[in-house]
Amino acid sequence: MDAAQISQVRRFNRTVTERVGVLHDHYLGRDRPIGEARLLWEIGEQGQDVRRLRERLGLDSGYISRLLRSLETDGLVTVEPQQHDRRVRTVRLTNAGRSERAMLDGRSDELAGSLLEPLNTAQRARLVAAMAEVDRLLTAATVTLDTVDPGHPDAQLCLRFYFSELQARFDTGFDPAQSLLPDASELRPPQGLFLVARMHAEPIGCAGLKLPPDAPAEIKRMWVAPHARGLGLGRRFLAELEARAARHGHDVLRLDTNKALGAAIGLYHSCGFQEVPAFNDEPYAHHWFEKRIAGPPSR
Amino acid sequence: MDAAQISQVRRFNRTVTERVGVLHDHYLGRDRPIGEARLLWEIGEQGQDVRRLRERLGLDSGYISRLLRSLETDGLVTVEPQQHDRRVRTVRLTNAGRSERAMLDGRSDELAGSLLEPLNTAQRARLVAAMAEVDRLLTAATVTLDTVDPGHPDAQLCLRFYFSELQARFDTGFDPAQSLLPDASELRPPQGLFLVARMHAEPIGCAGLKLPPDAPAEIKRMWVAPHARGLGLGRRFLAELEARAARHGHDVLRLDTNKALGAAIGLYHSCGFQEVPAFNDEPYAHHWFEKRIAGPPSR
DNA sequence: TCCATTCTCTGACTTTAGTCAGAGAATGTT
DNA sequence: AACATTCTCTGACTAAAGTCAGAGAATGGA
Repeated sequence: MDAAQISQVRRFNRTVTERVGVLHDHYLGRDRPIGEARLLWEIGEQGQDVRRLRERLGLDSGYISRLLRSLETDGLVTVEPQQHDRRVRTVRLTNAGRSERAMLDGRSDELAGSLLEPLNTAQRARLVAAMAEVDRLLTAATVTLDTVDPGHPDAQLCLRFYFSELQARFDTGFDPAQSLLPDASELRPPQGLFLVARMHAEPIGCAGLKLPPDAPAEIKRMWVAPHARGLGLGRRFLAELEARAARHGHDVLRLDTNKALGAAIGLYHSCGFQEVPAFNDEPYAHHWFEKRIAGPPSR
Repeated sequence: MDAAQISQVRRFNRTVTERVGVLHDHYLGRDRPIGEARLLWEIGEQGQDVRRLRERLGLDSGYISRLLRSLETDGLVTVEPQQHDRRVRTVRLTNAGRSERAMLDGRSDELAGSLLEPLNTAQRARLVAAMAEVDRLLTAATVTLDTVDPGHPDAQLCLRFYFSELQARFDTGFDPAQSLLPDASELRPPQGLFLVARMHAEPIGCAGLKLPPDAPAEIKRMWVAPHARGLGLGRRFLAELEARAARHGHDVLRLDTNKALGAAIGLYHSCGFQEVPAFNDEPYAHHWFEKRIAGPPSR
């Protein structure tokens, strides 16, 4: 990796942990330990199951329990068994807890303000823009692509969003019964595979790949959640699927798409796909693309 | 302050403390407490006085003393009285300490690498550029402008750099004896004032202001250290001097400059200075500027 | 020379942030 | 009904991080 890049990243880390990190603890930990403050924050307005809090904060169950006890004796939260499964307990903010959380919220604003405050208008605008960029890219870097069974709940969730988005965006609406939908078994080894993209363990996108023995590999059902767009995830899916197809001995990758999906069409072009004549009878397709890809590694 | 800006800054803070902060502690605190690791780092290759370490890290003297004792028994540092003042003690790394520090250095590189690693080439370049921008602007926000006596060591240091830079950049070189140099007393109340810009307590720039009773206020000896350029410091000096001049009842601010100082000339133009005929006989000046400024606050 | 100040250190604390091993209740599985 | 599993909690620890009050040595200034 480029040494100049590394050293710039290190300078950034240093500046930011000094300026932001220290202030963060100073502002947030003013009248209660930051552990408690973070927990109070993470509970949120609607309440949370203890189990989820533990996952999110990555803390020991004994430790969390003790923190909750302390918030409870301060009258900031109530802890009650969940209705459906009485082993799980749900934490909710009391009114006092809500106002304490609002105060933390205000502190966070203060902290943000204190970073901007010494700068002039032009500098503020540039700082905020650069922060947005750093934020986006660091977030993008935490996205994982995992191979899952198409029947997995996360896969099913993505597919439901995918279909409802097609329904909303196609001029004609979208009726799965009309479309050439691959059977789930076609996107499951050995006939294919299915990827789910996750950010902080939440599913945020999916893509399927058909790997027929005597025909080109084919991409199906690629979707990225609206709030995760602009992170280069589409491009990453394409690169990953291309590599997987090549590894399975395919040298052509293809896909079809609808004219309403302009951003996707642009993406295919910029990733080296060529438009070709229709290679199937998909009624919802207006464009068909193909790309020659490298064969499997030759050793 | 703009609410959208505040919330972007908050998102940034959150992402960065999660991604960078947590990794930072994880990488650095791998085999010794982060307090010790930070201290080891801060001692540096040349060693440091205990007093400075305390300032830099903002820790209690008892606590630092205990940390040093622990590093000392591990054979990583030696602590000895300073030559000139035997109350002060100086900490130096042993060879073992040096190699431990080098390992921390390697870890910092690893951490930086792990942030870039999941990204493609284009994304890396964008992330690094955005980080550089954030770094620069957050750093700029920590710069203070302090009024000092022109005889103060920090002022003198800046002036030496200033003169040697003029010597290097003017076609003709620069000989102070030829120039209309204000006497130090002219840049000291009540006849004037002298500002030093400091970053982390290090002087990084200066500017003088003459306030003659019956003539326009005049800016002299404005200089910014090369490594601190691009932080908007020149603009900040001008704004500050303008405010000070106005506060002392002046309504015109002027200055002269040499044609070799192109960036400065651009700055004067963009800050509302107008070029005017020569108002003095400064042999090194090619351009003279003037700006009408607001009088003192009228209440 | 005396006295105030500066600097570092030690001893005696506290708080925070955890870890680990089990207990006990509820639930799911056979 | 028996058994394994899941979930939260308590008790008993530990390590890190820090605070506070002075003691003692060195220095600077009157």
